[in-house]
Amino acid sequence: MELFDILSDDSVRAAPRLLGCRLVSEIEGRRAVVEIAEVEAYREDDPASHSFAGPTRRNRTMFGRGGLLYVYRSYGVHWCANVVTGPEGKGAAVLLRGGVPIEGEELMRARRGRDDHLVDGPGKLCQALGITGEHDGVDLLAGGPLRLEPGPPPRRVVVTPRVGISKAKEKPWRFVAVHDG
DNA sequence: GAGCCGATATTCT
DNA sequence: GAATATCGGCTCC
Repeated sequence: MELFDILSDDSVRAAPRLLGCRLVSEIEGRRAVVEIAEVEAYREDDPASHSFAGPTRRNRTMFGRGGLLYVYRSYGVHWCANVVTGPEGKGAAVLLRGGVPIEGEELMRARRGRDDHLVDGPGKLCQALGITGEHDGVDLLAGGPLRLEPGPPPRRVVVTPRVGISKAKEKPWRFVAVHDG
């Protein structure tokens, strides 16, 4: 199935299919690639979602069409990146929580200012790839400096409740790739 | 490794 | 004012 079709679907169905895909960053002309390994789905009918109360200046990208990148500031400190899903007008997206460095690991180390824990968290992933608020709304399928590309699907996926939220805690909408038996 | 805590922009009350 | 889709540094095991 094409990425376009996956991203046109509901975020809960799209989220696990993004595991294994590559997020390619050529921001500032320097290349870094991460294989997506941990995601969470958010939907418009979901009290934990930024889109739950309708569009605002911050979340308006979530209401765009599937394939856009929604970037927001978390706790006033970090950037977090989501892949928007579904049709235009539906406030749904998949939060990119973590991955595995594939290319440009040295660049990620430099951006992170440390040698470990390069992309094992949503804020860390953005910092390692150079993603900031200025990339909110970019099209990941348009061949620009931020792209989503197909990758090998994980052998196994673990499903758990989402982390760091206080509403709708019970929804099993976190998906983690496992590279083990 | 687990647990506490400060930083701090945006939204909502 | 309060809460928040987090992180890193610190303490104490």
